[in-house]
Amino acid sequence: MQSPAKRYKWALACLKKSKSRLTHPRKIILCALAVHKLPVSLHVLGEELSGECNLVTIYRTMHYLQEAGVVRQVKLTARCTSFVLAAPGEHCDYLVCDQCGAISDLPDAQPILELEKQIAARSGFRALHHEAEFYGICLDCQSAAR
Amino acid sequence: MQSPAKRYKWALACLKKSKSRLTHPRKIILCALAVHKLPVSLHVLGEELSGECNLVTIYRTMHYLQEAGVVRQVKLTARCTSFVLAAPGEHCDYLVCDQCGAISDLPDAQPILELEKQIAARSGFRALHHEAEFYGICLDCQSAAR
DNA sequence: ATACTTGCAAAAGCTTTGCAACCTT
DNA sequence: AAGGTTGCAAAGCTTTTGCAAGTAT
Repeated sequence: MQSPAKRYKWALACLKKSKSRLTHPRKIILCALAVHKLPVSLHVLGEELSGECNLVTIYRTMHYLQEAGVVRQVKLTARCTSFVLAAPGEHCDYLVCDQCGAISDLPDAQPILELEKQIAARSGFRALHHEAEFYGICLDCQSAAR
Repeated sequence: MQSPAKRYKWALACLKKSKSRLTHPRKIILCALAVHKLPVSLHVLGEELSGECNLVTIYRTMHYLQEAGVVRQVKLTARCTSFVLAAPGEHCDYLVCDQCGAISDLPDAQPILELEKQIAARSGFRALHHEAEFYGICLDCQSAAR
């Protein structure tokens, strides 16, 4: 599940399963999400799709897609919510620069998945999922500071 | 670092070091935070301290305390920001019920700390810190659903 | 034809800012 | 006395809601 095309296809199939209508706004939103492998904020998404689709529609659609399990919400900063496609086998943990806000994904966060299993077993919680962000000052910002 | 009294003492000492004035609002805010071991939302804090201190002051003070390293921001839900005292040796990872919102802390999230070290080494990021939340349906909500 | 979706306008929340008055040092 | 702090009012953002018009099935 790597190329934007495959991701888009997966999202569309997901949407069809949930008996929802395939409207233009939904298609272009899924398309935009398929292109971005890292979380996109609603603000940025709104700008990218401006003219094509109303911001209100984006908000409503994101809620809907989240319920349907097509996207995952990511809370990178306090001021804005971001979303990523919840395509199977993709990373869910991120490394964020405190200074410039650059996001990168974490290649190997396997330990967190194992921890998740342990927590599920111990706590009795069902439908366990998680969100983990690591923050710091990236190399670029470090050299810029000198 | 367990009892509210010790936590409060630590926070006060921390504040003195940062050359800031010890005003009434600051003291009662630190006191409230010392009592809550788990993250408190600004909304709840505002209600608890209503009459004692203005909401605007709480917002400003929290920013200030965060800069000073006295508190840590926690993004449990998209709509509201919460804060906890950043007292040394305390947990930073939480287990949250998707349904009722109950928060509990995670007794053993050691693997995440180790992962953090690895990430620091590999990425070259400085001042690494993290935030991890695990979500699911708690036992109470599971039985309530039946 | 039906009922789900959208867009617009407006409302509702949460957070920040300006400024005069106040209080700690 | 000096300058950091606070409270009030108001502004700024982000997110949600109501409702009529539009559209996929």
